[in-house]
Amino acid sequence: MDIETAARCMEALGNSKRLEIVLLLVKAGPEGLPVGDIRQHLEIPGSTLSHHLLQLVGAGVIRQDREGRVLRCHPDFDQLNGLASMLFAECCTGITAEPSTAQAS
Amino acid sequence: MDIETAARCMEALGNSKRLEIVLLLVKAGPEGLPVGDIRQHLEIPGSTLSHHLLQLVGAGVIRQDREGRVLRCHPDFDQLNGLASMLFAECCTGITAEPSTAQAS
DNA sequence: ATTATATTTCGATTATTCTGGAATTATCGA
DNA sequence: TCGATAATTCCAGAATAATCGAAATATAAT
Repeated sequence: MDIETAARCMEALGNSKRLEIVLLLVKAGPEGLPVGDIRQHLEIPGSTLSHHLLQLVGAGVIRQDREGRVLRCHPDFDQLNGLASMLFAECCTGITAEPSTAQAS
Repeated sequence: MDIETAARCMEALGNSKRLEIVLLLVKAGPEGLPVGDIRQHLEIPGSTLSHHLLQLVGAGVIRQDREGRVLRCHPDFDQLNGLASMLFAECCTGITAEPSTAQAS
């Protein structure tokens, strides 16, 4: 994952409403939840929710499948995993002169 | 870590310049790097860099120690770890339907 | 004390995001 | 077809963020 993409994902997660949405979906598992259920949990206007969902989809953090009238939202676990592991991918690999006791992951 | 804090961290990482800074510091390890070195790597004006660093410090993603004229920046590994693991902390624990007294509209 | 270096703060400008009401589209059931 | 439900798009104002030159601060070296 390149930096631009990762930053876009982080930006998508960088709003407490949107983070709540994603955590809710992660909690729900691969089946995800319909937009309406998310709305009930968060208690925000539909237009605001749509706006946030659009950003999450655009960043690739969640996906959506239509099921009739209902739009079901799932987390994209691969993307989230990629994001999390990117933070430490090149951890402590260099640019330092001193012997470093590294710790991470 | 509460949602507000986590969102603030994500927001801090949600800008490609700032993400670059953090990845650079993670790469450098616990010793971190002076502001001047970061500046050389990123090639952005000092005032812009300061602005970004302030946000990273404010979010708790990095820390700074003054060493004479030089201000050394380190990643906060605990915070980053906490952030990464939060994403999956309650993964797939369920929430298919909340016992809603009101019937789903 | 003077000068150079490292970094920040100030201030102003431009750009982007957040928010939610109203109107709209799409789907379903009778 | 009609009416209800699910969700989006459109719009616009308010709020916030990004950018960077210039001036300021703090420390060090001479």
